[in-house]
Amino acid sequence: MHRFSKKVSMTVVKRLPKYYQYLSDLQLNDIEKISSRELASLMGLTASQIRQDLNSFGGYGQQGYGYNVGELKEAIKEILGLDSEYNCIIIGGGNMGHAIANYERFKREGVILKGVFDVDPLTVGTVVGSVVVKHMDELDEFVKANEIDIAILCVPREVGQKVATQITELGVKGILNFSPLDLDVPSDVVVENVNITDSLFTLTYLLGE
Amino acid sequence: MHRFSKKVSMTVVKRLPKYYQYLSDLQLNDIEKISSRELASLMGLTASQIRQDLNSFGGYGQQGYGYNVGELKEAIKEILGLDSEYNCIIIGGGNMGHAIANYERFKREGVILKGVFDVDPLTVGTVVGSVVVKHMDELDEFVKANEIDIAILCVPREVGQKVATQITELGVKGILNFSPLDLDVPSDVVVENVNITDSLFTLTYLLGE
DNA sequence: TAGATTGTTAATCGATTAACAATC
DNA sequence: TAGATTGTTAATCGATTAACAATC
Repeated sequence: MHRFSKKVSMTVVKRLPKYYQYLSDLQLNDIEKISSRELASLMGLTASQIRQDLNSFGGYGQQGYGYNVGELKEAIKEILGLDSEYNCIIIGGGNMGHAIANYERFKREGVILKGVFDVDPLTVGTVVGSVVVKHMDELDEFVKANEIDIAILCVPREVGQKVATQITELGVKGILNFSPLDLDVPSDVVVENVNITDSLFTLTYLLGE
Repeated sequence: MHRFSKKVSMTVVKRLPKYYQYLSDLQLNDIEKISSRELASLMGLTASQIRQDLNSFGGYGQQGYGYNVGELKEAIKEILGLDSEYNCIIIGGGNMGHAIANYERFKREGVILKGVFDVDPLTVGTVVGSVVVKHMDELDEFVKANEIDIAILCVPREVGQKVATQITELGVKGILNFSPLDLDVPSDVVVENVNITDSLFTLTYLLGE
């Protein structure tokens, strides 16, 4: 749980994963320190923006020196909540669910795949990622028994809302939504949308500019 | 090619696919007209925002009446460039590439899958979506012969930049990028990123708020 | 110490909201 | 016509940029 002096805007929050990525890469390349100017040029931001962003969370830099890459990376990791572990399930064991289940990065950052669910009898029983796909009939019992924090929704648009309602009623508080629709959920549930159709249409727009 | 009086900001552009989605749904439900107030409540925006957004492109509404759903939908479809067809290829025939290849919506909106490419001998020759997967060795010749507008990148992070460079040199002007890295491309090439890792980390952040 | 770079305040820019005359 | 709702201008809010004193 965070407790920051200033209220952090969604604009800043959306940049945090990028900071984490760039700092992790710098660390892998044995870069020990970086200035806001250098990081800005790398990330395509301005130095001011970076100093403003980081100062919403506290003073991680040192005047005349810059930022220590390792320390700043760890700080942002914690801000992102990646010092905790999360139990997650994937709903929909088709190609999209399958793709996500194989993302090694998720597990490495503490997002643990506990189960995959599908309605298709041909998919149920197959292995996806590290788990055997279960039937949706077993979902309620499984979520109650396993303290699931995050559900990754990879189901068709037609059933997206129904499934979202089902899992929020079971107490799941976070949804990563790949189904191309906006979900209606209680206010204590957070949804992050990955809308591939929207992204494609933004691209076709930009192609015509 | 657009020619609008006002310069349209990226903020507005990112909302256009949402307008298109909601208006398409309304049309399917035989709703003929809608006011900015009603649409705002549906989409979670304000009526002012909607009127400002739509007026960057021209006056589609009618005082005292509202907007004609079908007409507005068609107008936005055209603004998004979805009145044209686009030839596209998918690079990377793994689960992610496979998932995208099966998106019916893409074809329905005029984005035609012409080929899928992979380096894995076990994947080459299999059928993905509507096409047989080709080896990456055939990419150069294929792109030159088929006027490819859009490449959908579903390759591992490690080879993302290399492939992006290769396809932009072949003249591809649009990239839908699922590889979790920021691509460096010439300024006449447009890239739309779908960064699933970033979305997951935004979610874990929000879970801790 | 001198040089560098942060943290932070002030200025600018852009996006959202409010208000209302125009008009269907 | 009277009521409704747009298109558009003005006011407000928030985010980015600029500037510089603090300080390592």
